[in-house]
Amino acid sequence: MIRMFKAISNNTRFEILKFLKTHPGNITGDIVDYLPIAQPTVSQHLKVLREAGWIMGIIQGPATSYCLNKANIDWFRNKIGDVF
Amino acid sequence: MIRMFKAISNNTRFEILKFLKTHPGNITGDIVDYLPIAQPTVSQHLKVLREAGWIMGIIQGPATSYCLNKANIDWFRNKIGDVF
DNA sequence: GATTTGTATAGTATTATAACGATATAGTGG
DNA sequence: CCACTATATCGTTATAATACTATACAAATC
Repeated sequence: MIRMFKAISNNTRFEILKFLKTHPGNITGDIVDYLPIAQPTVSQHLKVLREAGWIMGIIQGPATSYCLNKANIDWFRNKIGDVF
Repeated sequence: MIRMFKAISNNTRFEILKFLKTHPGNITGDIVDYLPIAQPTVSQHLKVLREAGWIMGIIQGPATSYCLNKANIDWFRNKIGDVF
């Protein structure tokens, strides 16, 4: 719970999440092109989002395709409802 | 939005928020008694929660009584619905 | 008006985050 | 197998967050 909050409380990661919502299945390189930061930094943010359960990465050849982790996000939404 | 996420993504502040939900109107000292950390640290966390819009502090004599900022929390809940 | 009570702020040390360049890894095509 | 493409990881650095002690402030009480 806290981990998901922490992951999303960074502006860049929030942008990535919104981008993936409208561009499901896009690969790391697409996100790098979209954002004004370096590739390793994007990769690091994707790792944080993955480990927090916001997104899932599917390795397709040399690339990795990302999409929202809907199951976890639903769980999160319910948990929020409990607290607030 | 991001500011509210950041404020709540700290475990201590999350605990304070849950405590105030069940103990509305409690003063700083009550929260200090509830938590295992020093009074200035609690005061600092309360400030962050206040400035992020999670809570409101009402000065009553020498004490400050805190409760949830329901208007802002409702706004936040709606915003979350837009994003996810 | 001096003291006590309840909070808030200042200053500081420690730890965590976020960015980068350099480099490693893994798959694809020639 | 060599080179190329796409990502991930390493090592470093600058900034931000979190805790503390000491201290200031503000209201109530004696």
